[in-house]
Amino acid sequence: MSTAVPTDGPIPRGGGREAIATAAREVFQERGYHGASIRDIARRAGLSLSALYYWHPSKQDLLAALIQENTLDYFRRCDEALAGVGDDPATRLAALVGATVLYRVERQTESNISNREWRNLEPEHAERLKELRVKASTIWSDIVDAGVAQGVFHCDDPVDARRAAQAACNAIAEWYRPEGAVTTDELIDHYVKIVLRIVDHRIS
Amino acid sequence: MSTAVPTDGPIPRGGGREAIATAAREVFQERGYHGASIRDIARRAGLSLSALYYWHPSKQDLLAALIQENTLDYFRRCDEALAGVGDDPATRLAALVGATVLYRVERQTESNISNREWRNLEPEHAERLKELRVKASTIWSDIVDAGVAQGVFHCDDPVDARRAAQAACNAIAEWYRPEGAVTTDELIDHYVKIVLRIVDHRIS
Amino acid sequence: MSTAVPTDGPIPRGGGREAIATAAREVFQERGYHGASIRDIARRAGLSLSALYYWHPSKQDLLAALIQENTLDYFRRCDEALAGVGDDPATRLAALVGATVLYRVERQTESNISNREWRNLEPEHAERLKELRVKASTIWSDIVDAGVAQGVFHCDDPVDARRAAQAACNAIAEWYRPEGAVTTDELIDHYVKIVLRIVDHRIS
Amino acid sequence: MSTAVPTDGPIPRGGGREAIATAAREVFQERGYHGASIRDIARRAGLSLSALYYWHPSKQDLLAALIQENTLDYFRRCDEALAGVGDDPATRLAALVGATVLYRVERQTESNISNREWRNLEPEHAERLKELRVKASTIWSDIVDAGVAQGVFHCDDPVDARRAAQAACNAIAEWYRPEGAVTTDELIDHYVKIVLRIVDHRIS
DNA sequence: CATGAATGAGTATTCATTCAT
DNA sequence: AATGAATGAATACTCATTCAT
Repeated sequence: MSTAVPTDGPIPRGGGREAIATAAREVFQERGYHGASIRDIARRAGLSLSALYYWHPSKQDLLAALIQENTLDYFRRCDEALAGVGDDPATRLAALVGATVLYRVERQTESNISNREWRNLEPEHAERLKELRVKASTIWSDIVDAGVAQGVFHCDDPVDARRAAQAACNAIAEWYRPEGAVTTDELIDHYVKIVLRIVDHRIS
Repeated sequence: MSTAVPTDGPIPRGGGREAIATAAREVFQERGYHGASIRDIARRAGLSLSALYYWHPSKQDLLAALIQENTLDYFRRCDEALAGVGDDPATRLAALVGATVLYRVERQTESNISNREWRNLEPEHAERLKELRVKASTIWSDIVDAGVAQGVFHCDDPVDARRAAQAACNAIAEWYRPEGAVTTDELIDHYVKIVLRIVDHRIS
Repeated sequence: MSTAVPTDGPIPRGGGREAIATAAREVFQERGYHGASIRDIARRAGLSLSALYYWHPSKQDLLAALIQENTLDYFRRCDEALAGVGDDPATRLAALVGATVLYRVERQTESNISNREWRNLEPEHAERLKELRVKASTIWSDIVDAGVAQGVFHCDDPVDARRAAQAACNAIAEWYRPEGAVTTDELIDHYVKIVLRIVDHRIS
Repeated sequence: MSTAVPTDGPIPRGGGREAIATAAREVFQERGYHGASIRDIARRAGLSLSALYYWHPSKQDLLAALIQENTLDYFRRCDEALAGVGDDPATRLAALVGATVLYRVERQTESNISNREWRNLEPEHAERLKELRVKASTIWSDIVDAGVAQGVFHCDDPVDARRAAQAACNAIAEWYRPEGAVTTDELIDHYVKIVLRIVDHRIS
């Protein structure tokens, strides 16, 4: 049933581990963690159920691996975007919004899983990945706080402003459809403006 | 196992129907639609499984009923808030934000179910309740569009602004904890300001 | 698939609970606890898998229930046998051997389960049923110790004697075949003599 | 994951074959044949699953090999014990009991596997090893029968006596704990006396 | 000798749902 | 208005085993 060459077998998307990850991402997004069946995932990956268990000890573990991977990938993109933009909080915030919107659009599935399925992590995994959640907030609040401290962001409620900004950007992954009219650049432009207004960015 | 009088069961929360609704809301919020078992719901309502089926023909129907009920309740609150505030878009938007924030805080469970579980409605129910989703957007966009038309909201992207505003307000139900420091009034105040900045409200 | 009358449905051996117990006893004896599949048990009981779970929360629980039931039944028989035989240790020991041999022969399946499957009880059940194990020894050692104290049993190792006697009687359930030549009465007679020799019963 | 040299694995117990045998014995004793997983055995042997299959074609085969090995080892000990003790049935029986008790104590795991897992041999292996079972009885019955024939064993039921004696000795492997108070010599002494009483050994 | 990757049949258990009463 | 007993299909997961290398 399987051909001899491992790199080119009946598995559609590459080696077992990656095929599973891809399939799992799709199924988790479509039906949610509890609605997704491990059989569906295996079937979509073109693998047997047991092959899936060869790579991941449990459905829960698979979810955790996915969330971790996604989040680290998002951080990488943020770090890159923030790397060469200097110290100005507004510029930095704009870069962060740009990276985030881009991630929500280009990695829509991954975004939705990360945004929605955190709550389905069982305590041990939740504990282990807690720092990632914290960092996902800190990336934003560090910049917002700096802007407030430097007197360029005038919002009197930096915490809620940060929450609002993140929520607005995260929501993109829920409604965005690639066939829509707006280009990604326009979208980024819109959201940069919106977020800068949320933090009440004024130069004077 | 339980006596005949429904108010006399393990967790007496009123007659069967209401006890089920309350229990279902709790369980759906805690574990999500697919993670919730109809047995858990019946148990928490202090009723037998069969009693639950007397009131609701299926789990899916129960979810639909809950979502419908929640949404209509939210609309009622919005209508009341908007009833006597006149025509000024900024005032109306402030009233809408106030009603929404209040609902997210006072009806946190209901908010989360409505926000999260729409996607788990099967086509027939989704179709039937579609107009509610539309109206939930229209309430906001009507006001935003009016403000833009009247030249008091200066955002050049009213659709994204509306989405951002709604997303920010909806997210409150996810993070809000009653034992926190902020009062509800402060919260409303913050979010009214944030949303008015999102739509770029300026009088001049 | 099922007829309307519950007392006379497709279930072969009476109500669900009893049908399951009977089937479980058979399957556990034939293949052992781990070798027995809950599907086999349900099939043999003429019930669906789910019906089995209606009556017993788990396979482990089913085993525990069986062992408990068997052991209590055995105790009942011992108590009856010892009720009217007076105080003489030899007479009492003979009565106990008689009851035990009879139980091993008439309740062969139950005997084998009790003898073999104790070790497969998980800690919580093992703990709960521990006192039964203790009593199963005490029934014997009380009599043996009395005989030794009264100077009618001359063995200098009452503990090992008791163990040997019990082991000999328990083993009957392993090899006994009803179609064999010996009658039950002869068997009892043999084992009474053997056990009395094990404890070294001498009147002088 | 393990290096090429088998003596260098996680639990080095000699070459592959012996490591497997040792691990299998432990796991079979702890959980029984059906409760034992071939993966547990491989893991405990510090070998890969495939390595295990290199040495034994199947789990069933592994069990059969173990039982055969154990039984032949027991026979070897019996033969040695009986080699130089002359023709007196009582002396010979005492030697046999001595060898058996010693084996049950020194080879407790092996004893328990042999005693408990015979029933899990599939027909082909059971058939092949049948003669071993027969010999295990014959060793005893030859001596008992000789004693009866020579008028030194007075039991009128030599078959049941033999069964009782064997059962008593076999049971030692179930309850014996090395940290207990009795020495092996005392234990042998006790059981020799018990068995001689079982066969009703009297010189006069 | 030994491995990593894979499989298909099987495991115990839970699911939403039904139905006679 | 409610129940106890049952079902069939699905659940996540494990099993002994295989095979190309």
